[in-house]
Amino acid sequence: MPSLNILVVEDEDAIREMLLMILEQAGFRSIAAADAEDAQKVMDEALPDLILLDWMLPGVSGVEWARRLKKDSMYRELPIILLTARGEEEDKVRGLEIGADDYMTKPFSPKELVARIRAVLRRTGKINDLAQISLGNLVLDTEQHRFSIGDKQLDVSPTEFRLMQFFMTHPDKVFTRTQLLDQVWGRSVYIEERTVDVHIRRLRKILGEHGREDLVQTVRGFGYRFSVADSSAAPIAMPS
Amino acid sequence: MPSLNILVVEDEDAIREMLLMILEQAGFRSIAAADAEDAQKVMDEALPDLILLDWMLPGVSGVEWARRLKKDSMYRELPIILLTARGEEEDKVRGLEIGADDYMTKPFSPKELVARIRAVLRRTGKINDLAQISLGNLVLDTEQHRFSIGDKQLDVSPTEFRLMQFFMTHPDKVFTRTQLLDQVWGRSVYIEERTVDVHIRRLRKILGEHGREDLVQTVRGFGYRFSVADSSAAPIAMPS
DNA sequence: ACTACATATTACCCTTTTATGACAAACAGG
DNA sequence: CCTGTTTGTCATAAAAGGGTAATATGTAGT
Repeated sequence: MPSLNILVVEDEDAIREMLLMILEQAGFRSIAAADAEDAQKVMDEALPDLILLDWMLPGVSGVEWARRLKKDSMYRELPIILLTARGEEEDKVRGLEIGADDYMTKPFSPKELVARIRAVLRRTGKINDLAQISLGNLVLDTEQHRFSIGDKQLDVSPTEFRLMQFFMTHPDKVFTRTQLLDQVWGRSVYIEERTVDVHIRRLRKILGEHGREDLVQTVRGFGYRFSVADSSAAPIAMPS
Repeated sequence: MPSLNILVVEDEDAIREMLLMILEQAGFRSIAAADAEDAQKVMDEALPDLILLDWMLPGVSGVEWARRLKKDSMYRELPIILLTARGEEEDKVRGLEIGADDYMTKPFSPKELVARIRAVLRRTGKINDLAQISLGNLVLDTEQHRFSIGDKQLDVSPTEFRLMQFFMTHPDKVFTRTQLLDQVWGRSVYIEERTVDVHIRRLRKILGEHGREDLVQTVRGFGYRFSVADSSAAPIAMPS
């Protein structure tokens, strides 16, 4: 896997250095910028795969810059993780439609940061741990963005594709609606829990047209489970 | 297991400090707030996994705040343990539909507090001590949310599942109906003791369909016991 | 056997949870 | 700008679950 490039935009030197170190440790390449202007310059040279952006920046604030990027078709797709200090109205980060893909509250653990970065990259398709995931006769090709059952191609929307991708990489496990929203839609978006139901239904409908309505199961009171296993079969006992 | 975060809302400094100490000792992370307003602010920054809430607070009372939280879909799921002083109309705490998950009467032992917290966290699924519990040929998988005997999957309702989970983690021990209500339903809900009988019956019926009606045993005058061991065998004498 | 009490079982009804269909705003490409 | 998709939300329908009370059955002590 080619190393991914992360742009760090943070004015405080100490924190920026630390971030760079963490990223390097985790196997990412990284570039740094101290403010939005700087960052813009860097971006013109080489497009990063993800931006770690401080919420408060001298001059143009991080949020403002992020908003601009999201309006620019060139950069629309660039995932952004906002860094906020504790107490900096974090709710606004969630609430306002900034367009960030995730956010982190300082201070945070390196481990958590890296995990979130990976999650975002995965969600946005920059990381394909596996170009192709197959499960039973299901094949999901993340590179071609194609999903098929047996030899039949299914026509799924982007969201459905991501949902499917998440399910196929996490089979046989129950997820609450909130978990699914966090994992598939990303944190930092406010979406009704019930909306998950609707998407599940859409997915089921498509799967149902190919006789696999059974794949997505409702677990009443909890959420949903994806499983290719025969639902009448028992879970495999794990060696303790 | 990632450390869980507990929010302590208590106006008396001494008690608050003590609580924080106890929690730290027990391996939890914790944040403190002196009143509801404070607490709300803290919550906006970082969602705790559980709230320890004093019943009497200056300004907005603890109960009032709890009620509000339970109406907010964002916080609905947050488990709350109420702290009440002895004599503070404890029955009302139970009676009113506050939505708390448990309550404790001051003064209490640190040990009990921690136990309660663990119990609530377990009940609300924040703690997963064991993804899978097996006992004999019974397998209960909390991750998949599946329960099976041998290789047959059983279809159990949420409450039945929780009851089963409790039984399987506490086998060979008699519990009164009240104990079962406290542990499986949670304290602070008041439900007729006899209701337990009904649920026991429902469980037995399901188990019976798979030839294991013997698993749940009635102990006349006390309550119920769950045991995979042959009930005709003598108990093993324990060295004192 | 009779009484008093404990447990089992059933049926009912209300509440909560999930499924579904329709709609409108946002979006993507011409 | 249109035009067909995508996607989030809401209203409503459908289903499942769970608590209670009434009734039946069982047990122990006398």
